[in-house]
Amino acid sequence: MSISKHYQPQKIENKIYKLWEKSGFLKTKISKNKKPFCIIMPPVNANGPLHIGHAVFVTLEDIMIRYQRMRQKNVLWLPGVDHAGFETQVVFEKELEKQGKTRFQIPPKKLYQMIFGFTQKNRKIVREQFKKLGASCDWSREKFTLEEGIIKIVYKTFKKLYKDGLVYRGKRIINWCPRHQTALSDLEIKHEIKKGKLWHIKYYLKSQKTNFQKQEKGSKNYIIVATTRPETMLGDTGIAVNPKDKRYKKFVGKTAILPLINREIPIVASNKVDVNFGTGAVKVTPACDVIDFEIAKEHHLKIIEIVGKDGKMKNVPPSYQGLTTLACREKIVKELQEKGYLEKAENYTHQISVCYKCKTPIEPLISEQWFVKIKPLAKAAMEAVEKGKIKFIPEYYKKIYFHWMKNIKDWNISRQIVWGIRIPIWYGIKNGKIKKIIVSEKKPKLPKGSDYLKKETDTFDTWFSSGQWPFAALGFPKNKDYKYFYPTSVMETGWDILFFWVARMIMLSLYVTGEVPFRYVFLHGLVRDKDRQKMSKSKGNVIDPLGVVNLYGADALRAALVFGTGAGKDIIISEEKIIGQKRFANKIWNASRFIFQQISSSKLKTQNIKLQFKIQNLTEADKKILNGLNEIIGSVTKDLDDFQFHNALQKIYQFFWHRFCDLYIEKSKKQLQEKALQEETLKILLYVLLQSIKLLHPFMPFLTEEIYQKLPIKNKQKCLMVESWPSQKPKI
RNA sequence: GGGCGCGUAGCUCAGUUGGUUAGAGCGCAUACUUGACGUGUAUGAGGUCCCCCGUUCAAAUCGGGGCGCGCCCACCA
Repeated sequence: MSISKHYQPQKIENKIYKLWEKSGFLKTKISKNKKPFCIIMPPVNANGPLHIGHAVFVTLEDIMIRYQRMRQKNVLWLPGVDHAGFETQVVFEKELEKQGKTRFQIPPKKLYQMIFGFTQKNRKIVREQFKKLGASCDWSREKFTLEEGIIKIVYKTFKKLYKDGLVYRGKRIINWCPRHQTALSDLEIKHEIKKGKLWHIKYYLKSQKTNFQKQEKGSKNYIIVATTRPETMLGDTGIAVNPKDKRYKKFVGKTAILPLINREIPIVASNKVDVNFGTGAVKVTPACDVIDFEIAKEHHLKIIEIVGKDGKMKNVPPSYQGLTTLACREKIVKELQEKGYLEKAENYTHQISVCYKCKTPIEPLISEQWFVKIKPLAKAAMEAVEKGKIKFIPEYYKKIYFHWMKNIKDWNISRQIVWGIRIPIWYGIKNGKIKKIIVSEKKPKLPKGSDYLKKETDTFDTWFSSGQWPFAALGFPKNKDYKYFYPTSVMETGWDILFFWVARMIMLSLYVTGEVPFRYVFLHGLVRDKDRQKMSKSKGNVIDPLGVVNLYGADALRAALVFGTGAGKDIIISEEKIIGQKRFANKIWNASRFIFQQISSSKLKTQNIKLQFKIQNLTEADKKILNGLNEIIGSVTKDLDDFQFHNALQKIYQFFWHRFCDLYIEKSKKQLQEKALQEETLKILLYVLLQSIKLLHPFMPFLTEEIYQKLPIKNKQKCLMVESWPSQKPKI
């Protein structure tokens, strides 16, 4: 048995993965005698190559899966691929841009097919990359969010929501990205601090000048409003002040004249107005602002849509028509100034909403969209967590979850993009107006009283379908997998999608199945470099997981990602840290090599060593290492049960390197010289090695499997992967 | 404006119900080492556990206050 002096993962890892595939152990067979343990893999966005974040979740989930598999549970780790609607379309649009095209030039059907091809190509690549990381998932069960079966389930859910009155079509102010030309949910917008101006504009009163001045001596015949977006004044249909504001009491009920275009607008009172901000008087532009929209509803003000979906002015006098909002702003400010309407312009720093993808300022627009009435779903989702049916790791995320759930608002689930699941709606149209709404996947019969049917072209927010992933992927409601594995055991994902995904899964799964989707939510942090910087292509500090695997091996990468990183904390990774773990792998390799060499040069030379030894024959050193081993078997097992992966790995590292190698192996060199002790010592070396690689297997599966395959012991399983987890024995 | 988290060795972090001389990895210093491994071994330096007050026989750990840092949510025009 000659093995190389240094551990060379490149020579081993691919071979070992093939061994696992061939063994058939990756395929889950339901067995009623075992307890189920199931993780649904967060479906990967099929829109680009693997990044370090994927390596994190593959590592953590594979640790849990391998551990539970060795605990002899019936494990299922179900991989999936997400069409990732908007995200993927954005990536694809960038590709198109490179070719000098935009998506608006391509017919929707064609575009859909092009993106479909794009994702399927990526999907294959991702699968091979996950294998390189050692993911021991069941590839035969891999699911895609645009599969027929999945779409069917999503449609069923939508239908149920519609029937229960929990989904509705509404005309509302929504977040509109003028660049991507789609609505976005509240979660898909970010806030940016921007330096701007607060313009103070005089709105003169219409009221009979003379009379008014007689009544209120010395008072002005205009009201000053403050705004950061003067161009929206073209859509003003009112002015609002706080009813408690003494300064303006006399103005309420009067009429003002909109500067430049001389529209008459009423002055109304609303407690939505903050007395202390600006001048305390607000211009009301219902079509461009959420509060204004609400004030308009309260007071039945007119709504004039002045910004189009392309971000340009519409329904305005010809001189402004078609200008971008910014160009229009300049023009308006100039004219106000020239005509003396502009009181002043203050420098003002404020937050604006931007598209989370392209950072284009969001245009709040009035639009017809589909919303989920979310409060009832949120209520049930909070109760489930309150009752402990779902536990968060780390626990404090529970508080964040509750805080968000309590303040949740209706969820806009319609997107004006082609890449996604079409909302299964048909409209019966009469005289150009919607007469009837029919929920149906296929074209229904023309309803009575309608002239023709119109198909809804909007697609679902991608999170609407991925929010149903746990039960959809398992084949709700009839599939055996669903019946056996649902509710699943653990949902492991990044905290950054707690609201986007985890919360929605809990709400939708409870609503559809009546059960929680998973028992535990394990949240990992963001990967950062050694200077705590976020990894990004533009910063040039990205660590390419596959490059690392090629250089140092998947085991080293996996161990480095776990070492010193608690749940929920950001993961700091550097090449040095990975090299450190590569050294550990080498240490394990060489310890094994030493033991194998000792065996082949001893009289014990066989492939079938029985690992039994008599306690009375043991030396103090033997007992010490065996007791030490026992101790860490206990504590590592507990750590793994408690999701303390970093602690578990650190303990094994410490034990193997410093107690086993530095102390016991050194001692064994002397013991091996003594004939009476030789056989027992060899057995103990082998035994501790075997138990150690079992403990290490979830973390470093390739290396440990390779050593296991070489172990000259009796009663071996086909793979270490399915060996039984060590149990703690009484102290000797 | 509301909420969450963090502050322990030069760096990155453990420290699970309060309990000896506070730990790990990397880094650093010195020495050793041609038989598993220099990707190694041994020894060592390095800490007011952010500060103050309190609870306690006992506080890095629990409570209150302060300072500093990071993050999330939110319709101040």
